[in-house]
Amino acid sequence: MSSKINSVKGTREFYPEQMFARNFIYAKVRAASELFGYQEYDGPFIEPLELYAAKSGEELVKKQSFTFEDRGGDLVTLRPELTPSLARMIAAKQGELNFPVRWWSFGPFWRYESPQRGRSREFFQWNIDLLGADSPEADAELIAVGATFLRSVGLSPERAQIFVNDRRLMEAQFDALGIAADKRVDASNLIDRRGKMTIAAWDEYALEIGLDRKQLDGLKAILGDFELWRQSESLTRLFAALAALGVSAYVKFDPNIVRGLLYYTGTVFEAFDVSGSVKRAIFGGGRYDNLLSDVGGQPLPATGFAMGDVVAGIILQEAGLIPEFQSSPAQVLVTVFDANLLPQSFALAAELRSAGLNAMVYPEPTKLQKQFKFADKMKMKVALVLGPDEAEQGLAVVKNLTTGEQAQVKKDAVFESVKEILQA
RNA sequence: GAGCCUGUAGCUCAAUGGCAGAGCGCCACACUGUGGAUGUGGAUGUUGUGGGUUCGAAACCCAUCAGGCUCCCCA
Repeated sequence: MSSKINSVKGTREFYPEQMFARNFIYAKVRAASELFGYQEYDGPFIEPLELYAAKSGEELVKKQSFTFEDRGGDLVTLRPELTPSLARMIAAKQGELNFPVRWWSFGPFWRYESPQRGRSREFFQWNIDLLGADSPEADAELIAVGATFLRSVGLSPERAQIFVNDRRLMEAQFDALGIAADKRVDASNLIDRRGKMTIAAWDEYALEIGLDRKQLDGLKAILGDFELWRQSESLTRLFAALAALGVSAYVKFDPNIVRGLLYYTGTVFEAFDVSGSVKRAIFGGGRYDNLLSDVGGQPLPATGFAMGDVVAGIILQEAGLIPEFQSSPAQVLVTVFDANLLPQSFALAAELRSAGLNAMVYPEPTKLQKQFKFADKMKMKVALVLGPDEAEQGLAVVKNLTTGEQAQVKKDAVFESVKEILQA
């Protein structure tokens, strides 16, 4: 008896049905990206730890990444995100790239977190970025790509919304309230947690981090002011561009969106499922104009977002938006009558394949009943039977499994006959 | 990293200290050249794992693993 070895905690196994769902998301991601002219790229799956330590809190990197020592004694980590790799790749070819650069990627990432609904330790993420443009219209384009994805998978604006804010606008508001520079990070955290705390607890927390009563009241007024964007020229242009791009229905200004990341410098946005059971962001991103120079490149404005496949997958599943899984790539089963006729069935299958048809042949002689049952469970459309009678006359039985009709046809007409059924 | 909940047949779940069950699925037969529907029969099993308490544990206790919810975090 061998002992059972579990998969690593937080990893996922993609059985064909889950693989189909993953590839469905991948295909939609590709379509939305390419519709706007973005090119696919990828970086290494393992990176030196320093790549992340440079711009993230070291504590965080050590705690939430899969880091290990390689045989040469260097600390390497399974990539927890793509942006630092992107920044390095861009910086390395900054002189020869044709800006603005529009790149997208869909690949695996790892974070050492406690797994729960919508969050695993191994996940796939769509990253899409536009580098070399600092206009609000560039931000609008990224938001439009996100909205296009939502629309393409069938998530309506009633179901999914993208909430937008601008850090510069919030900074201006903090200035007006006289919130000191060293309290800005705490204030951002405060805003981020607003939905998670009771009103009283939130007030208390606000006073705790050093806001006075007047600043708290002022902050509340700002967070309740959904017309605040009109004070921002950049957001005004952004919303005008979104209207021109035809995605206004998906986008709303929300002063409560700040995002945890330190590196955002302007526009920030997050998409949520507003009617389902998952409260996590579908995707999120924003403008990060300082990142390139932070990693040693020439200053370069950039904007982008990322979407994990776990939350998106749950939402699509819940909304019934993942197409029906086709259990077999082949819609045709060539049955095997008996051991003597097996070579003829194999040969028939081979002929159909060389004609370009996906065809499966039963791998051993067994009762036809069993073979038909197999074809039925695999949801196949056509079964072929080559028995002694047919073999003698150079025929094959073509059976339409949907209607139950069947006919004997000449072997060289099988392909056409099958095709007819599949196209019906 | 912290707290709470859950783990029983392939799946969904019963059984609350006293013979481990149901539905669905599976297999066989009715049907020796044909799937779905129906009927009849059959097998579902280390009750996550390891220990303990008890005459007796799926149930109670401890540990551990996995999943979920919440906090933390979300580069």
